[in-house]
Amino acid sequence: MTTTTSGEKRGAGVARSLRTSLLDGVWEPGARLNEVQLASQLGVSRTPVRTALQQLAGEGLVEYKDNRGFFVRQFDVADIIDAFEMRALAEGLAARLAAERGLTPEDEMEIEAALQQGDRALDLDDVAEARRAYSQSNDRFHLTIHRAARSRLVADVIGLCNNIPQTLTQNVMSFGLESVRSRAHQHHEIYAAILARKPREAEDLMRAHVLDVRRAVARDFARTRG
Amino acid sequence: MTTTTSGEKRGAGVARSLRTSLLDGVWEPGARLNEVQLASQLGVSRTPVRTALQQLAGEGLVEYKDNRGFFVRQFDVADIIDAFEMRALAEGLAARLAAERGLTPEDEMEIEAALQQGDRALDLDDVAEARRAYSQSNDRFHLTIHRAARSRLVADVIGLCNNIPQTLTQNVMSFGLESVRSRAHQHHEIYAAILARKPREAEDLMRAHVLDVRRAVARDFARTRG
DNA sequence: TTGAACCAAAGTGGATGCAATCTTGTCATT
DNA sequence: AATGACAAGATTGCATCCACTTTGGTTCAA
Repeated sequence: MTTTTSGEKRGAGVARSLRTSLLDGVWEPGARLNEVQLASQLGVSRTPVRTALQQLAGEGLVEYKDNRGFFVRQFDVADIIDAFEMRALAEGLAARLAAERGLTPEDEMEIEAALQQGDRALDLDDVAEARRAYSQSNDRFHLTIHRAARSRLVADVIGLCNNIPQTLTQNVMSFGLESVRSRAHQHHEIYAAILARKPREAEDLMRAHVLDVRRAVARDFARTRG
Repeated sequence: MTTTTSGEKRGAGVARSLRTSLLDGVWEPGARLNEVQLASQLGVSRTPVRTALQQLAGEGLVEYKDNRGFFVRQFDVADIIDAFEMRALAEGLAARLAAERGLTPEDEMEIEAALQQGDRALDLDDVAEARRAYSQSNDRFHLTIHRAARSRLVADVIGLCNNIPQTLTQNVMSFGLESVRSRAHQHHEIYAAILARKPREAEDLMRAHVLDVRRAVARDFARTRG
């Protein structure tokens, strides 16, 4: 495990490390996660490893079986579709709540910065850099709206929906700049609806936006894996 | 802890026991949960208690603070409202998926049995017994639809939405038999839409149904607590 | 060859000991 | 009286130990 900041508990670092590996698809789906082996690899005892695995089981990334330990969760295509459907509803609700409860000045600044960053990213020549920058701006945009919704539950639900190995949903950017531009434009429209305190409109736009992403992922999935 | 069935791990029993206590409001919101004390009360060591608390933290019933342990989660009115909004969307999605993917013969029988039980319950004279029976039939109805949706994520999300102390949302039945009858009728309509494989209609009906429940709870809340 | 029974190795579940951190009450200082 | 320093007790975080279960391989009989 990489050295972490001072006051942090080991369990937290272990959880982060394992979560990253799981999302990156380091282990085969269904693989058994040996506590002793992980503990020695991470340089800690079994206790913090067990703590982390229990937490990750709650996040749906691993599964627990009685007396047999933890296994890497397997996702099929239906899981991914369902996650996008659920995420569309939850992010839509977040946008609606943000519009109802209003943005703080900090939230407004953060969203506007994210939108600017996204627009600039789309003008970059370096494709890899563009993808990285746009992805980051996308995260900033959505995370700020989640915070503005001021609902722990809604944020948790969206987190659950995002706990899907990224190897399965990446490459969205690779799929035609035009559709990415279209979705970037949707970000602006969503922000405008929230600013204007139009909850219904914000919800509808956000929901459609996430479903657009789903379509792009589905097409990419079909293209790369048949 | 009450004696549990044979092969079960202690952690599972501890988690169930603590969950029940938390949902029943045994401890004050914000109260600190002492591991040693809980362990001695339940007759186990700290280890299964910690396992259970970590699981309950994932379910949102307790909160963890570094080096200070677990605390009873505090819910405010906004949390409850949000939970119903989210649940309306998630249960709606479940109904839609059930309509899309179709019911097994077992699911059909279970739902029909639940509907019959609910109708019979509404004709009982003993109010307490009626409430118990109707509540059970209600659970059977919804749980079967969750199963029929065949989506682990959707079921998990609905579970998250239901992790709210029941002391805050009970007494729905107490609130006028007529509205309960109305919601019982909605169950029949939802089932019909699912049977007829009309996803959109099933989703809309279920969503409206849950929001009706929310309204009843809100009114009850206002009545009993001002 | 198949399969049932068995055994040893490996792995998990839970209990316990200890170090680090937090909490609480006391006491001195202002 | 209010505030801050501090020490003792309480509590958590982690490591380790033991018991029980699972796993994987071997033997032996049908």
